[in-house]
Amino acid sequence: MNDIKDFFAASGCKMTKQRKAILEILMDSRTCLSAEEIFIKAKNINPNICLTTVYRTIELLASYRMLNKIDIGDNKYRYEINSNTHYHHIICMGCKKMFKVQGCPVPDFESSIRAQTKFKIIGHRLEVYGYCPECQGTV
Amino acid sequence: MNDIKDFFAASGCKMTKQRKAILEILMDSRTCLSAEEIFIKAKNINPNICLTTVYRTIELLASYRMLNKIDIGDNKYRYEINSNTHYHHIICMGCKKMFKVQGCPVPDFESSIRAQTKFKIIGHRLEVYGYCPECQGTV
DNA sequence: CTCTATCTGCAAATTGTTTGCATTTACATT
DNA sequence: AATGTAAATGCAAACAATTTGCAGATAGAG
Repeated sequence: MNDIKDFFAASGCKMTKQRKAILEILMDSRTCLSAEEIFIKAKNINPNICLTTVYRTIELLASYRMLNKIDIGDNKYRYEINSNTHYHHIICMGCKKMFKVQGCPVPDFESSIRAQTKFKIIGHRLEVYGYCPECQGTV
Repeated sequence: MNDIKDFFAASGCKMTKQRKAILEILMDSRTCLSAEEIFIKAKNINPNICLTTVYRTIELLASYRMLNKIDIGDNKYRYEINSNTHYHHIICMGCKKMFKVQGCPVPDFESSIRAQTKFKIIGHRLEVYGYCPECQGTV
């Protein structure tokens, strides 16, 4: 909660009711949320918030690297707080549930990329797909 | 070219002018293409093709695992032929150009994922972000 | 308390993608 | 080669996610 106040103070952006609500929702959520889902939750806190504000706040938070934007291939993005612990998601192709997995193999790969491309590497995105234990029988 | 005929024969789908054009375009393209870009190229071959057909053909080809669907975070997908060689992309955050990089660190990671989640792993998506040599100075 | 830049809500515009339906076409069969 | 039919196409319209323009509201510095 003080995190939230601190973030806005540090960023120089105004801490409005709407922004506070959205950031709270994202911080409290164990799963990642679509803009629509954030909007619905935010309405419980502040009934006349609008979707536009959700999108604008997402963009704001993302510009401060507070959020990760996640794509699972269904034409809409989902968002989650960019915690400092690094992890990736595994997504069930049956029921579409996502789970975090700890660890990351990418750093070991980066020197190879640098050698191949001379890029300055900033980050990466990795998602793994498969079937969760419950869906393995049914598909 | 015979690849194309063979693919349609094997799949049992009809080989129409439109589908042939789209598959040719994807096979000849060194970069991945959005639906719109495929559509524009396809018009040069068959002027009265429509976007709907492009989308439907993309979906068809993807269902036969002929295509990879790529998301670079700008609200639209891009597609490329799923060659049997496995690689990933590095994307320049400056000029948005993409390059292939050979190799993949994910298989080494899979046993850890299996241990954590009991998932049956089918595939993965990995993109690396950074700045290309030309953009490193300018940003 | 006041002032002003910043932020919000609303409605409408955009953009990417999908769907319904009448017409056309590929191609198996004669 | 001609025919019949399921499958594919084009068009227009529907959808869904996201973005934009603008007038009014608000946070927070002074």
